[in-house]
Amino acid sequence: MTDTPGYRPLYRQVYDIIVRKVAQGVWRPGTSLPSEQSLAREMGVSQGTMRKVLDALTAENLLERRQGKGTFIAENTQERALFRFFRLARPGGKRLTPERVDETVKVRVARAAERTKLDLARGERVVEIVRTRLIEKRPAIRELIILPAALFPGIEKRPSLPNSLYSLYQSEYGINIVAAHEELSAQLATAEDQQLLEISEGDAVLVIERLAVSLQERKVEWRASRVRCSDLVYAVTLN
Amino acid sequence: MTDTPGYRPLYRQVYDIIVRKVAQGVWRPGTSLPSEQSLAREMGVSQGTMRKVLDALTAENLLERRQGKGTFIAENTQERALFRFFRLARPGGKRLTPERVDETVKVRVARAAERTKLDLARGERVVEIVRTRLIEKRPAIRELIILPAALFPGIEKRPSLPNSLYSLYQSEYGINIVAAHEELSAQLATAEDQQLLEISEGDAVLVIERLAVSLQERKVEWRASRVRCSDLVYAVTLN
DNA sequence: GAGTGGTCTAGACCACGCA
DNA sequence: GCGTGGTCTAGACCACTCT
Repeated sequence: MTDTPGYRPLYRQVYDIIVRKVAQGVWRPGTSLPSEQSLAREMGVSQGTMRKVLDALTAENLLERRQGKGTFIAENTQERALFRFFRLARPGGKRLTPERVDETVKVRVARAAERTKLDLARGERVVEIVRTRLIEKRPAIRELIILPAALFPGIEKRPSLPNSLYSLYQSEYGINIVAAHEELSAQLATAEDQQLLEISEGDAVLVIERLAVSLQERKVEWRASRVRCSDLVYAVTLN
Repeated sequence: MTDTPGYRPLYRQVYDIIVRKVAQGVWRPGTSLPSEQSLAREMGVSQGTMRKVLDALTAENLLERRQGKGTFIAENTQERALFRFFRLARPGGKRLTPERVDETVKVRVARAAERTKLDLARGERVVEIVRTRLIEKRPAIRELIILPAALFPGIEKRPSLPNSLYSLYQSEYGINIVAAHEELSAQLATAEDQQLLEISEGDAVLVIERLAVSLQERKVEWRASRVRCSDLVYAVTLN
């Protein structure tokens, strides 16, 4: 029951068509779209309306437009994807990038909590990824990542995973992450935190739980990160 | 040296004029603007261009448009301002609202760190506000707030402060907060935290440092909040 | 110079709120 | 029924990129 509008503006319909084409992989990331003019003709709308659509999609990071060149499906390059969702920085603002150090990947049946988070049915399988990440050569983040196995066939057989998983999701599995809901809290470091993040007893860690949502509005990844925050902060700007 | 564009689109010029009028208080929050048509005539641009400007300002939360009624300068009502920048929630998503319980306000000379954060000169004075806030009747947040005294004359003499300070800044001092940069980290609760937030030794607290920026792009408020996070999280959505 | 997106215009008609 | 914002159109010209 999605709030029957009773009236659906043209530009909304065209918008949905384009989103669907990208979601279904008809248009691949990095490739260019036809020009504003030809798209407009093709879909039977005016150039002004088509422009409104393309501008909206650009604002939502799904497209990129470059004057004189064309309109392109946004690509989650390593750097881009990292900076888009990775919020850790030095106090004062300097952005940082993590390096992956080791990981274990396995497939197993989803637990109750995971089924709830990811809208899975009883008995469905998930991929579990556990990894530690370094920032400037020091252990900084312990991550537990849960994915619905059905969406990522064979991912556990890959020899290694890239630092930014979201570019992998996009290029290999056709899944575009467009939003992430994060919940942060503070906890006392556990014994395991102390060992793996090389911190002391009595230190606190920042715990970040993330639910990532795809273009098709499906809950695609659940992630819990435990962060050493001796000289790291989570930086965000609210508008 | 702001990146001389050498070319300044019409809509950008009009945009700046309107921002300036709001910033200078020519148009007051809550009041309505002239219609699109008359504004366009007044400024000598087409209605389409004026619409582009008004839509952009609406997207930035400076204006509100209501079909059939008109265009209004956005007002930081108590609720609005709270939900815009207050990110604490129950795990799982339920938004919460805090209540103020007590506060002390004094004016003093700025310390070095404060001068840096707020771009103040040596010897300038600041307002220091210390308060505790409750969530569902339990102490949840300890806040230290620093303001440049020059921007908030007489604020220390007010009998009490509202729960949402930003609506006060706007209505009484003509200062519109449009963005907040936040940096989060986790710390072990201090003895004072334990007492005032009613938590135990060895608990961790979430520390949120915020720098709030006004429409005139001036750094207007620096705030450090210490949050009991036994059943609270900081919730944010990244796009 | 040809092709792309970016800006700007002028005007028509639709949906909404209110008196 | 009038005035407001919301949608849609058709067309002109400007700025950027590449060849």
